[in-house]
Amino acid sequence: MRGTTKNTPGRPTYRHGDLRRALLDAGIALARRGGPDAVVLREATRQAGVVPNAAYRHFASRQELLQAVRAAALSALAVAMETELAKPSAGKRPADIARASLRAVGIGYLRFAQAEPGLFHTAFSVPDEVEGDADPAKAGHSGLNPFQLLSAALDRLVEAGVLPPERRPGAEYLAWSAVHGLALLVIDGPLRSAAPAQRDAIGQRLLDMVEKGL
Amino acid sequence: MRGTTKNTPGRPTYRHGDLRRALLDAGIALARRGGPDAVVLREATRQAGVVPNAAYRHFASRQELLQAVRAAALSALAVAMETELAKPSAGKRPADIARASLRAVGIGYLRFAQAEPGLFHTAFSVPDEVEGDADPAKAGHSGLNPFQLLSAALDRLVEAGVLPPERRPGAEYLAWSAVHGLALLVIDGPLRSAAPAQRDAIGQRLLDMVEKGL
DNA sequence: TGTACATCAGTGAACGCGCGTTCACTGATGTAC
DNA sequence: TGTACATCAGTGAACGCGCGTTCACTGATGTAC
Repeated sequence: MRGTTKNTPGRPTYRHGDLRRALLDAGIALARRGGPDAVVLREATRQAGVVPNAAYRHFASRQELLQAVRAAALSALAVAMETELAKPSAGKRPADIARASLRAVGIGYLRFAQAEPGLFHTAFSVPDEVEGDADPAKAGHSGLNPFQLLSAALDRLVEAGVLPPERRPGAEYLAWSAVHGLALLVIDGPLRSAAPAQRDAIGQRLLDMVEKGL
Repeated sequence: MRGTTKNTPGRPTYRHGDLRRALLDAGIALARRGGPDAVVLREATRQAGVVPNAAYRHFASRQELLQAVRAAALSALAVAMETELAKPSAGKRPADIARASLRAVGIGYLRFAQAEPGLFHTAFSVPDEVEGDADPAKAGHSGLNPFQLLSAALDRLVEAGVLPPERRPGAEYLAWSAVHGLALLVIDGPLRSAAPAQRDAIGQRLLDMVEKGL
């Protein structure tokens, strides 16, 4: 929104102002309802009030737009996890705090999946090769991405003496598997029709299982 | 293959013989490489050597063909699980046998996901409302579907006194979550590029976690 | 402060593609007599 | 065993759709003088 001249109706300037942002926002909206396949380049330009090929000034292809949407989804997931982490935990002993961190990470993950199934699917649609990267577009406020948040929680568990160091390597994948699987059963699978209270209960039981079984 | 008369080249009779079967087989082949979205009606008819609309004699819509493919995928998964169940287990004590059953179910599930990722995705693409049904098209040789095989293994665990009865309800979803999540991490996710041996190792650790944590 | 000009964001039109699905048809098959 | 006939599996042609992407363009903007 800069100068004002005679222009296309509904748009303050001849130029859009921030079409890239508008296309990305439209892409995110499409992903929210509909998942990755719903991120359709032409539809994004329609929502931005622009001709289809205008998108190519900002994204080299549909795939590139989808990648940007996906990065935003990962970032939103990281924020959801951080939100749970920020809640004060009950116990004050280091072991309790560490345990609470791991649970918070899991709860944040599950909450996000249920609240935003379309974004959740999008986040895991075209997977990363490397999870250790630090692309800020995929990170939460802390600068850590979801995988790194989980890793940090597990590290804290070791430091607090709850998790034996020899079990630490690869533990990410065990915890992640359990929570990721439940997320999918809840949003796509047989638990789709379960009541929210029942979902929460089974989520807590799953986290008990992880805590005990790790 | 019944009578022989002058006919379309490459086809023994004017009628196809068993076009429904041929379309289903083509659909399964498409699903194997490519997952559910690759089950394209026109492509299936091409593979069957038939004009596109001929499919409508046997399936009311593309969706119905996909459902049939999905049922076949679930059945194949059940068979894979049964194959692991049939292997003789080491210990002879009832508790060991019961534990081995649960592991076999999990191993079968993970093996199938890795061996047939396309079918695995297809099996869970348009989820069932009811898992308790007994549609033989979705079942293995025993007549049980994957969910029922898991339930039976958990029942055996209770009977053998390994799992306290009060923890039995809902245990399916805990075990399933863990194994399902790992299956996806392995075929789509960060463990995609892990060596087979590493995958097996993490699968075993995951099953340890489930056994201990249930 | 005023003018000439290069830039490049968005336009307009068009492309080829493959899809699912509908229609009226034809001719081999199996059945009734 | 032979003939007339109804069935219905597969044909041929066509539809409308929406997609991603390419092309040559135009005109508002910011910059250099």
